[in-house]
Amino acid sequence: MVRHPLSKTANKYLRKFKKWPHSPYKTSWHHNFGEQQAMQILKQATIEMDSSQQPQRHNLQYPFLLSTLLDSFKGYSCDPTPKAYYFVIKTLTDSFQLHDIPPILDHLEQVEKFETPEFIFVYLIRFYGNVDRVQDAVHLFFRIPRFRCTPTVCSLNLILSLLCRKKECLKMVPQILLKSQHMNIRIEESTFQVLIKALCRIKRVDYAIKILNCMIEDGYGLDSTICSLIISSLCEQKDLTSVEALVVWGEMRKLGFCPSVMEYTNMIRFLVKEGRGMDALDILNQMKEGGIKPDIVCYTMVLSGTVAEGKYEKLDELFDEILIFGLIPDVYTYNVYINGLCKQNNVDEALKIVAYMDELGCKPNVVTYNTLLVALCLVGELSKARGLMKEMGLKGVELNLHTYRIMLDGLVGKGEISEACIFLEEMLEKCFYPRSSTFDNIIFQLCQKGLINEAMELTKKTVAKSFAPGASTWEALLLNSGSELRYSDTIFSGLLSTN
DNA sequence: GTAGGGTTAG
Repeated sequence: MVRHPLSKTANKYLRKFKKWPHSPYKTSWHHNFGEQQAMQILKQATIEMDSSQQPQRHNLQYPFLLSTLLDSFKGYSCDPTPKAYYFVIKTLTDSFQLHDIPPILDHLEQVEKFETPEFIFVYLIRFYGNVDRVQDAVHLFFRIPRFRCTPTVCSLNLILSLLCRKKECLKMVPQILLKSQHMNIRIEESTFQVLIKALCRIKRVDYAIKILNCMIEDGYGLDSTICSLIISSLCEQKDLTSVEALVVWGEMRKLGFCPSVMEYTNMIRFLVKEGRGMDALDILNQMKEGGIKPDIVCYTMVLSGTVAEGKYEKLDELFDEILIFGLIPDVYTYNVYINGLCKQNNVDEALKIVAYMDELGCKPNVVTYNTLLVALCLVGELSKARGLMKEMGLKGVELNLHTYRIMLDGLVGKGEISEACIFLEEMLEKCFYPRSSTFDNIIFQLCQKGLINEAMELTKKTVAKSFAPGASTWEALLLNSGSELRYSDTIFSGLLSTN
């Protein structure tokens, strides 16, 4: 930047070489006054333009606002200021007169001599990005030096975040990074942050991790916000496996990353979902070692992970630990523990826990009962299951679709076909449909017993409820219908009319 | 000081 050699207060936009010396009356005060007046005229012109007066083209070569700008400053013998250009550009973007922007930029580049402040480009690039004109944004970014402006990491970060917003623009990122080197822009930690954030947002955690590795290789410190972002994105996606996630986690930890409750929780949830209960347990232990007391939610997730992996000794150990640490198990925790007991065929113990829950003021819910019903039906304890269903009703626990399906499967599984049929009708009344395989099974069993008419009737009833039985039902009916094929004809037409 | 995250079922 060229400064007036004699005065620090000299206006930085003055041309260095003037043809004429300043008039003794033209002081800096006059100058500022002139600039202010010129701006006033420009602003006034904009207001008039807004109030639907057709812009008059003073000079056909230039857009109205540009010629107004030039004329008004000329009228006060001042050079146009960057502020004036910014004002014009902002006015044009606000009113979406995008076609007038290029000539203004051309003029700014070719005629003006001042060092254009970067914020003008930052503004325009952001605007182009917001109106989906990424290509214009990129061109302007590359063009910045031609405006006698040295772009900084601000412009770079901005253009990168715009490009990362869209998948199809991602491929331009390396080119921009390369070019920014030639433009002498020094990449900063913030640049990596921009890239990583953008990549996480578009769910490309794999790329985000690569960038993180580049950062580390370049000697940048590990930023906890970035790590946290990567971990949470990692846990939300499906492309990277839990093993890969654990590698990233391990590397971050090696580099000194101290996860917070949120990261631990995210990791535990992700690992449990991926069926890696023991790894989740490992994270829980890391949490404790890191001085963070896991809460009941973390424990509950890990408990369910141990049940899923069948590590029942760990289940008991952890449940004890919860109590030792003074945490209070809630219905979620008990449900997981009860499920664990049921999986070990220890339904009696599970039933005891349910009674115990009541004593502790923790009400069993529909999940608790469904878990128990599954276990009872599995071992054929249908009467106990029926009793439990009654208990649900008495305790005001509402039966849901799963409750009915579990019971129906229990009845069918035990060959209690006539009770199953009655139960199914009850279900249909409430618009609870059985699993298609269960229905097929019922029809198959009815047909096997020679109860073809009953099978037909049941099918008709279900079809009437807009429930479409599976192929096996039709097959069973057709194979067994013999001379009564006409019945199935009516069923078919019933099905067709309901669809 | 906060919330939210967690359970069953094929």
